Amino acid sequence: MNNVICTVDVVLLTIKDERLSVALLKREREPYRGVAALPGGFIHAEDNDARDAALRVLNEKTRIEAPYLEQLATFSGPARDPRGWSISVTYYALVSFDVIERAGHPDIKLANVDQLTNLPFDHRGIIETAVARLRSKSQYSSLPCYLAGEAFTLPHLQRIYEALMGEPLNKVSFRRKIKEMAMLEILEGQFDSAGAHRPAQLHRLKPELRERLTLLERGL
Amino acid sequence: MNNVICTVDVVLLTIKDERLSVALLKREREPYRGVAALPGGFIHAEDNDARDAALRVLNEKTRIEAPYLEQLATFSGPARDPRGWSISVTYYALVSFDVIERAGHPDIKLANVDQLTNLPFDHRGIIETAVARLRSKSQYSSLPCYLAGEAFTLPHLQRIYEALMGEPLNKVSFRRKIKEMAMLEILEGQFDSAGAHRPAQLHRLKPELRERLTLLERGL
DNA sequence: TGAATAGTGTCTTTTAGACAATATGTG
DNA sequence: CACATATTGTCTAAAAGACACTATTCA
Repeated sequence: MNNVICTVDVVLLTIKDERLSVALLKREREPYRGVAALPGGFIHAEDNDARDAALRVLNEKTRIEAPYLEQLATFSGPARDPRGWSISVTYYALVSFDVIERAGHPDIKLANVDQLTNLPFDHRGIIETAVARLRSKSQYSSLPCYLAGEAFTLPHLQRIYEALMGEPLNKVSFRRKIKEMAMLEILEGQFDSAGAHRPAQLHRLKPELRERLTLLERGL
Repeated sequence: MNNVICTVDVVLLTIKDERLSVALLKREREPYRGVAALPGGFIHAEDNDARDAALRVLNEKTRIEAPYLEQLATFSGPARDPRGWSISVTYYALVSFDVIERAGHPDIKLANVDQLTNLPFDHRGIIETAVARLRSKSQYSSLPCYLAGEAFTLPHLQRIYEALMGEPLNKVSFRRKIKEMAMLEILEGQFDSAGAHRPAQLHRLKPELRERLTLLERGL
């Protein structure tokens, strides 16, 4: 078939106020002009592949560069886009909240993924797929680290895991598992001194794992 | 961009002689006419979505109907197909060996996935991705059951899991886990009586789980 | 009856979780 | 010092694995 509409959409996720949230942007064009939707756009002949298109589109619309980005799934069919038979290769990206703040784009809205209002196209289903994938992978991988920013404490990371899993985790077990994954390194002498209590050690992802997940034999 | 070549490819996997194997077909058309490759084809305007296209293409080329079929990933770029910028939405299908035998198509060749020879397009990478996905999911799900056919014994299922994981499994633990997943039902009074030894009880997937995976809290 | 594999009971080892003690900041 | 949270030690409980015993068939 000729003339399939080929697009990419990006589910940009972050943790805001200990809640998993998705970035929505007001659409600048028809269809659904002015409606909040996932950042997306057409694949161009100049793109090296759909992943490059997703990175380009995300950067054009949010100014965010080089986030953790992983292919989610491809959604297709004659009815999902009013313009005709379409394919959307979707990706999900994980960033810390301050990356979104620093981008400072006025039209980005963050919506709690558990309280989504109506969305155009099949974007609601795409977001639900992304959230399910993230929550599933969080059970046995280092994936949530990409939501934590450059430097973070173990208590902070545990709150992120808990927000994703939806339940409190045992502190001792959590730390045993993080140690087992061997994905973090201590930022010697750097602590997070916020509050009238003992400061927490700052950590970061080992640089060689910036783009690669670490997996657990058994989940958290 | 207009004129993206939109195709589907199917990685049809089975267990032959306790080895994971992929079905390859001789291509009937250019490019790579006569070369063994994954069954694939163009998406048609009449298809309801890419999944329907994959089921249609698989049935047209192998006469196999309604296998377990799951989206794998989408491969894209200007160079993977000599005809131009292309997208392939890929799926993997799992069937028992006798489903392939019964289809009786003369041009299907089964190749051990650990000893792949040269393949056209990026089919080698697609197969490797499918195998990695299957092996990963086998650690904590009922996925391998779809390789076992209609009725099977627990020792047979264990050999399938072992072929996928590449290591022997503890019999007691394996059975505990299968029981925990609660995905099988006993075929009362039906046994596999092959060999000079105690016959093994036949089981089948619970009918309501024909298309849905069961997951384990902790892996095998 | 002996060989071969199926299926189960039980003890040991490993892993996860509960609980609490110690550590180190601020006001 | 009182208080709050970080970090660690240790005991208990749960899960996984090793091993062996019983079951059932055919030759």
